[in-house]
Amino acid sequence: MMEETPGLKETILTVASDLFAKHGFAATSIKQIAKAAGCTTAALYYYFEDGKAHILREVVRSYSTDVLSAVDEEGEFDDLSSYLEQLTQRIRQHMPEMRKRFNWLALELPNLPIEERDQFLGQFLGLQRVIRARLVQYLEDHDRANMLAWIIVCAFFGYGQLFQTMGLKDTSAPSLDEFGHALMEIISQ
Amino acid sequence: MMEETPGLKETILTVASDLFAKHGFAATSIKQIAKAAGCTTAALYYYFEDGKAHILREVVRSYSTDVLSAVDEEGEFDDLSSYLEQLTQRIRQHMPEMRKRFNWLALELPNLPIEERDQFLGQFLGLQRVIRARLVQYLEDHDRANMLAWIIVCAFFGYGQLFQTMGLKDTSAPSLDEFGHALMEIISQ
DNA sequence: GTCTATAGCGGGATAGAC
DNA sequence: GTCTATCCCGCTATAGAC
Repeated sequence: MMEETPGLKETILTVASDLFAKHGFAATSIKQIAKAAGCTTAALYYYFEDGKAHILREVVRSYSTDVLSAVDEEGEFDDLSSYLEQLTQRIRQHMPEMRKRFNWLALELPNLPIEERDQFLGQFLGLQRVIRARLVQYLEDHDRANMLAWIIVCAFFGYGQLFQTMGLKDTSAPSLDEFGHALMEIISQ
Repeated sequence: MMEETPGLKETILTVASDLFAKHGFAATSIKQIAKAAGCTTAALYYYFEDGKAHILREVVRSYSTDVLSAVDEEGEFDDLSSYLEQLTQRIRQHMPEMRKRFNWLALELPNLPIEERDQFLGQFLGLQRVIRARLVQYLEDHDRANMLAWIIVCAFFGYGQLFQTMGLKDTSAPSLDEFGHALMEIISQ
């Protein structure tokens, strides 16, 4: 009695999340969601009494945990460089999922209830804090560790938006690995 | 016969740009645009035969030039640091306008005709090239200059998205000035 | 050039059958 | 629990008056 086939409610949330990621919230209709979930719109209202806005809230709620915890790595590292190397790999690994979640939501954020809004934004804070806590171990300068952690978060986020979400292409563009490696190099100096 | 009061067509493009920036393209109706422009929807179709999609295209076209040229600074600099300092100031100065243009468009990019799409994305390439060209003067290592220029573009873009577009707040969060200063410091090492 | 009026469609939402 | 059937609304778009 652990992992049964997902019920209709879970299916609805999954396909809604996919559609929001692809077309944005406003451009996604509940009819589309129902069709993709293999049911009618009436069934949606059985599980989500408040309709489309209700689905939005629950999708955001489903974004609460896993991605963040995935970049937090247990264990000790020999030095700053080897931690940063691990970090780059972890971020690359989870980039597709992070991107899928964060892009379309940026536009919807103002329309979100405060609770969901804060919970979502809190994930970025959490990510920065995890990185910062590690950096402090090696730098022993709290302010500097804090700033470097923000630079890492912003740079990777910007990279994902530009090159992956927006599909920017150029012969001079670095791969995510190259980008991460270069960033970590100038930081560990 | 130079700067007359803007005609209805220009007014429409201006208010449409504002509304897209505020609510996104899909969530903005042509009725809203008409109301904000002080005319009826029928008047829109006089200037934009293809309707809403047509307005989108022309708004994107209107984004072609000025922001980019603004961060390109004439003149020579004594060293890398003083150029980077200037650059930070310029970017800070034009951040609001850049943000207003780039945020909502990220979601609409897939729906854009190829020509407008490429023109828009080309602005990021142009920005990176301007910065790269300056860096080369001081670093004399083309690959390194290229990578650093991408890091600068991505970091600032990510900062703008997180702290300004999405409204992330935190006591540990740096101001744009502090962020830019720290970034330039680790780069000029 | 800009309006009024309206057609036609797709959206969100609900009542009631099963 | 899920469906059929339907309501009402706002949206895009157009025809025709001025």
